[in-house]
Amino acid sequence: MTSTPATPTATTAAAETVSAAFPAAESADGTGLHGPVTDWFDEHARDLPWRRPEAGAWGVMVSEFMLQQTPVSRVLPVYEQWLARWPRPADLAAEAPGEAVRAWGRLGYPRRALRLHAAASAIQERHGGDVPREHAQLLALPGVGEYTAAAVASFAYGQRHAVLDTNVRRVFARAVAGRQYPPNATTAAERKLARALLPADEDLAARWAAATMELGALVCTARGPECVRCPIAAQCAWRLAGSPAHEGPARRTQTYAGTDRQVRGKLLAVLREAVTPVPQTVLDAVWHEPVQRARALDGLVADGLVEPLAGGRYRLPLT
DNA sequence: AATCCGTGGGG
DNA sequence: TCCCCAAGGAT
Repeated sequence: MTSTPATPTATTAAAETVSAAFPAAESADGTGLHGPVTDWFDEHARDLPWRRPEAGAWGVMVSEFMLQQTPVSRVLPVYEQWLARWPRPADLAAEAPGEAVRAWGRLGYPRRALRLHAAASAIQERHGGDVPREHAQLLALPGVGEYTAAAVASFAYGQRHAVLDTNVRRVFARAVAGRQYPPNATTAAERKLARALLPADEDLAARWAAATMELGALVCTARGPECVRCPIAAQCAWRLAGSPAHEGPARRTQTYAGTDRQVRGKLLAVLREAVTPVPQTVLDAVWHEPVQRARALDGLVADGLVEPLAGGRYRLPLT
């Protein structure tokens, strides 16, 4: 399973793809990117709790769920509380799902809390309480998609996987494709490129994955990239092309005010704070428009985030 | 493939 | 102020 630098097929495929996208690449790793990026990472990586050895695979998995669309700064305190309360998957699986939703706090997208609880239960039932090591088994868990499966396998278990998140996609778009931003949806070409750029050595591949993510998060940011601090600025295709502005249609701006999501958020905020079941009349006060309010509440119930009780009362789910 | 799903901080 | 967007996943 482990590739070596001498493996002909992998190396050849990588070289072809890379040379097609980046003709000037001639150094040992095919691109000249590995050394500068991993060296930069060694010096500048943040000391995040889920990167410490004691975090374990469960800590890595919890962090990955929380970091799906939520910034590090907001995840940090909730992560610490979560791991202190539920240090193993079995601990979370033994709780009511509503407690996971409550502990999720204001991280947003609370369905992630429900899925993390469901993942903990699945880990308990299918894997004896240990976070599985295999990508396919990780991918089968609730709330674990292509990215999270690769991230856990790579960061927790040191395996060789292409970890393609929004940061890595942006770094590759700029450094290799010469564009300011990656495509809206992840393309086959991006996956192919990510695989081609992945170092053959397993340990180096895992460090490369973390390093490219960190570079995108700290230096090669979406808005104001700090190219003066970038270890690969001299090789960056986008920069060499004169940093051309993004072509094509503007990214779809996600509206929030007045949407069902906002109403769901207001309803759930009330239920999170409540110790006892909440009467319908209290929920009615959070939004003026009755049709949308009812639709939002129905949606929360359908998602399993809210449990309806007799007498028009509601609470976070016990089962 | 396009939409839906929260929340808050920074420019 | 308003707008962008932040370690995605499911349908």
